[in-house]
Amino acid sequence: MTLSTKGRYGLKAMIDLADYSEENPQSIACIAARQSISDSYLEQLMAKLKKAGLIKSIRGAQGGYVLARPSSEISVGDVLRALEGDLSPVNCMELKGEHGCSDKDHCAAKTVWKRIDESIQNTVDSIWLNELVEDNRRLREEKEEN
Amino acid sequence: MTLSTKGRYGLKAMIDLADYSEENPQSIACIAARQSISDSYLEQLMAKLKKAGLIKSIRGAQGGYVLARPSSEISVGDVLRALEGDLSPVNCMELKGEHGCSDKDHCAAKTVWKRIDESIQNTVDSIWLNELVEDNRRLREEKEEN
DNA sequence: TGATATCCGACTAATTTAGTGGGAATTGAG
DNA sequence: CTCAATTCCCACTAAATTAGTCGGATATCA
Repeated sequence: MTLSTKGRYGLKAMIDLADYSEENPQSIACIAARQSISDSYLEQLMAKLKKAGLIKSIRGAQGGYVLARPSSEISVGDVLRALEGDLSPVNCMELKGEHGCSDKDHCAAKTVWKRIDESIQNTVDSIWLNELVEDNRRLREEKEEN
Repeated sequence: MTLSTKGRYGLKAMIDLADYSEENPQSIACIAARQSISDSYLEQLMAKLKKAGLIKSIRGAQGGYVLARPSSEISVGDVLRALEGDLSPVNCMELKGEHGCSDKDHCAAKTVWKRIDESIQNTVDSIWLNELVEDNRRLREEKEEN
């Protein structure tokens, strides 16, 4: 029931990107260094985020990545689903649809999975990257004051 | 981010036990057969549930398991935490406490993990076994009518 | 033309998951 | 008393997933 490093690193990377890419595209090397992630692993995550249409790449020297849309229009749910697949607590078959769902599986437990699923989706879909960037900047300022 | 079979099978087993153990203790063999789970695997799960104080065992012939307290006092959260460990989306160190938490980890992502965690805990702690047993009985009746 | 980048795909080690199996200890029923 | 039913305990294993690594092709700016 824990998020893998894909989701954990990937969200950090997206917050970082949202924070720094307004002026210049940010390279994997920069993001990885700031967030203490391995370059080559982050590369894989960026590929997924790109495939999901959340970021755009600029190839060649001085290239890098930028957000595909404003940070206020990218939710944590968008990011995590791009990296982790759907965030359901049980596999799709068991959760939705009547196929793959034997009579025995049609038990009360299913309503539990649905309610957990809903609460996760509601949470991640209500947090937007721009809010997190603001938090991040505030945290940085507090730290510099000390 | 998916629950393992421990949680899935284990919750089913607990609902089954709550449903059938009022009169007689239920053996692993019976529960496993009704819920289509492997006997020996279920045995492991029952050991965890017992260790967590949710069920009591009665050894010997005609023995089996019963709930340790009324089904209205056992939440889904109790069951899932007994089987899966804590249900947090990230490991403890990253979530709570300042130890194991480097400056870099003290980023905005952490508030996301906290909010997901809270919403999961709230959900599982608000569903009680007796409600699920009622659902189950209703489902059984509907099926028998057809 | 060369340095800086993304892009692509295959490979690997470690960990976790999902079980299996054997046998000891306990206890109710006949 | 004995036997069958049952929990209890522990070690083992196969498969899947996770968390990366690596090598090289391709694109582009200066």
